[in-house]
Amino acid sequence: MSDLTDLPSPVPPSVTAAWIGLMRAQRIVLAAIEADLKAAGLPPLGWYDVLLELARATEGRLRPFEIEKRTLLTQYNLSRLIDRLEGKGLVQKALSGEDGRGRWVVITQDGRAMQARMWAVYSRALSDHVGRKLDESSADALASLLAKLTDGG
Amino acid sequence: MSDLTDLPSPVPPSVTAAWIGLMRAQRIVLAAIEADLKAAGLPPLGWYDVLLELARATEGRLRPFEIEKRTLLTQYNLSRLIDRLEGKGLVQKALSGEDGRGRWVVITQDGRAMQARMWAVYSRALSDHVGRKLDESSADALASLLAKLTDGG
DNA sequence: GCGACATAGATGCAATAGCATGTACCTGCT
DNA sequence: AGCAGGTACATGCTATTGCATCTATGTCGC
Repeated sequence: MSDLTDLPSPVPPSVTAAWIGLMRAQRIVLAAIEADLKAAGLPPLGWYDVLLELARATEGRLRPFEIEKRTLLTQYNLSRLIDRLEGKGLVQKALSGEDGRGRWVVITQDGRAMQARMWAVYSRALSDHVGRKLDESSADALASLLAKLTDGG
Repeated sequence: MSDLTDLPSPVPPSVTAAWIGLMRAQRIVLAAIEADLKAAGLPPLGWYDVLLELARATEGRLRPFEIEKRTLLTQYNLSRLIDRLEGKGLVQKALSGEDGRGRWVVITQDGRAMQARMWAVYSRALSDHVGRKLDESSADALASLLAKLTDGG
C-alpha cells in the first residue's frame, strides 16, 4: 500500500517554506502586538482597524459594507463588532437617507480618542516587533513580495 | 487640542506597508486554502497541522506539549482539538508510562489516511494560491525575509 | 518524606466566529 | 403597478476561542 505522504510533493520547497513562514510570522507578530495592546488595557486590533477607517473617512462615517471591503472582516462579524463599538460609545449608528437599507457608522469623539490611544501603543509595538527586525529596504522588499500574493489572478 | 493621529508616526511607511501586507496576504491566502479544503469536504488546516506532526513523529505519537510547540496552538485549544480528532477516530489518547501527568496522542490509520487526503487538496491549493504567484527565487526571498521577523530578539 | 513550587493537561464559563437565514429595501423588467 | 431577483444588514444557533482555574503528577530543597 502506497502512502501519499511519501510521494514527492508537486509543491517546491521554497513555496512551502514561504507559506509556513507567512503563517508563523503573522501569528507570532500579531500575538505580540495583541499582547501589547492588552497589557495597555486596550481593545483588540480589529477595533483599531474599524476606528481608523472611520477616522480617515470624510465626516468620520462609512457604510458597513465599505468598512467590510477595507478591513476584510466578514459581514456578520463586522455587524457585531459595530454593536460592540457602539456599546462602548466609540461609534454611533445612523439611518442612511439615500439608501433605506443602509446605516451610517459614525465615529464619536471617544472613538477618535480611542483610535489615537491605540495607535500610540500599536505604533510602538510595530516598531518593536517589525521595525526592529527589518531595515527599510528589507521591509520594502517584503511588502512587495507579499503584494504579489494578493494581487489579482 | 492636538490629535495624535496627525503627529508624524515613528513607524516608517515601509514597515507599516510590510505589516499590513503580512496581515492581508496571510488572511487572503489562508481563506482561499481553507475554502478549498471545505469545498473538498475536508476539515480545517489546524487538523492537518496536528496530523502531519503525528505522522512524521516516530511511532506516530507525540505528547500534547510537543505538538503545542510545533504548531503554535495554545494549550487549551490543542487539548480540545485533540478531543475532536479523537472523536473522529483520527487519533487515540494513551497514558504515558514515564510521566504520570502526560498523555500520548497516537495517530490512527484513519488519521494517516486523512492527512494524505488533506495533503492532496492542500498541496494543490498551495500551488494555486502561492506557487502560481511567486517564482522560486521570490519564494525563497520571501521565506528568508519572514524568517527575520520570527528569529530571536 | 514533606512542603513549596513547576509542569502537563483538562474544563467551566464567557466572548467571539461561522453559518444559515431573516427582514427590509432597492433595481429592473414587464 | 407588480413581481423577480439582488443588495444591505441583522440575528438565532452552533462551534470554536480565550481565560481562569482545577487536578494530578513531577522536582527540588531540606
